[in-house]
Amino acid sequence: MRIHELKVFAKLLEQIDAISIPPESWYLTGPTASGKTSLGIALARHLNAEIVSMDSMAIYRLMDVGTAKPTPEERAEVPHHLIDILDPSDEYSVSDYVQAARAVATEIRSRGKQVLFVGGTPLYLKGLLRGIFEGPDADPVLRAELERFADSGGDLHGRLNAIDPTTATKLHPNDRRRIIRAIEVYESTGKPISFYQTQFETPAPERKQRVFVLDWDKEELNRRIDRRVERMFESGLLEEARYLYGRPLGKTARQAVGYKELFEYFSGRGHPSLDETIALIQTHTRQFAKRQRTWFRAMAECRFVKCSP
RNA sequence: GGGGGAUUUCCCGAGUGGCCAAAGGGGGCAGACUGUAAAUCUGUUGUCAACGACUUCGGAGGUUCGAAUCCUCCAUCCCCCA
Repeated sequence: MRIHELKVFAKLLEQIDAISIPPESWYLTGPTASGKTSLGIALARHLNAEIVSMDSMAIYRLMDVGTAKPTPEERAEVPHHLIDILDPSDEYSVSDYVQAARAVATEIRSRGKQVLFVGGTPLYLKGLLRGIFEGPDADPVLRAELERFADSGGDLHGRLNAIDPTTATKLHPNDRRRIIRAIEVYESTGKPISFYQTQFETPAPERKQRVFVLDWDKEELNRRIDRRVERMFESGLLEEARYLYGRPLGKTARQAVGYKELFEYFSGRGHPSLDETIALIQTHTRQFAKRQRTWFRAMAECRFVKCSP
């Protein structure tokens, strides 16, 4: 471990030692490039835990460099779960993830080990902590129809308002995706989505969780992000993305930062240079980190652990 | 040496006499988010004692009731002819 990692690790241990009854699950999260992976391994060893990845992209095979996936060596040190279980062409959802993660967690505990979730997908984190509503799967036919309706100038928001005014009030008229999902749930169950979506209102109790968020100063994190993107290129991101380019990709995998910009670059549209593409990836990564922070700030379960170089 | 074009708010870029603190996009900042989530959506982005005032459109002058928009000179850049 590097010096700054040791410092953070010491802070984590301090907090952990103060806990008399261990929680059901441990969580280590933080924005991209905050150092979750290596710290997670150290933490898992200390806790006698196995790691369950909480990362919407590392779950895909063939996407290694761009997702900063733990290396085979790291995975040999501590068992990792929910990495490399999908093909990039597979579709997936939060609810699929939460189900899978709970199953693995139960299995790990049954072997007498602790469970440590490590990853930076905030929606997955929240789903794990507070639960996901039981609802219908995506209905591609209905969605396509609603998309067409909206494209041709139809008032989707008004349509939702007629069947589920509560949700319509909460959603911005431009928030097409969520409006469509709300209509979809209503169409298939006859009840408004607001009837089902109540899980997120209550934070998970302390005995169930302990969530550590690696918290870097923004400027410092941005520097780490920039460096990390450069290193990804040194480690073969370009080649990895080229291999994936043109292969069937699901809608989740195709939008991963680092890949989508390179796909655009390969396609020749807009004729960006490679350097411009790299800079764009850095910018998009920083923006992603910003959104992650917004989630963490809003989740009461999060305990921030200050990090500094 | 001669001719033409450019210079706009953090960036790109619209604007050619009042409706302009100045479209649009990018970036920044903030927020939302439960079946695509590394996605998607929203608000905001000159200053201030702020329903009003002040400063801004390369610089300096000028014309006009009024200028980013017109004129003069200067600076820088680009293109064409030599």
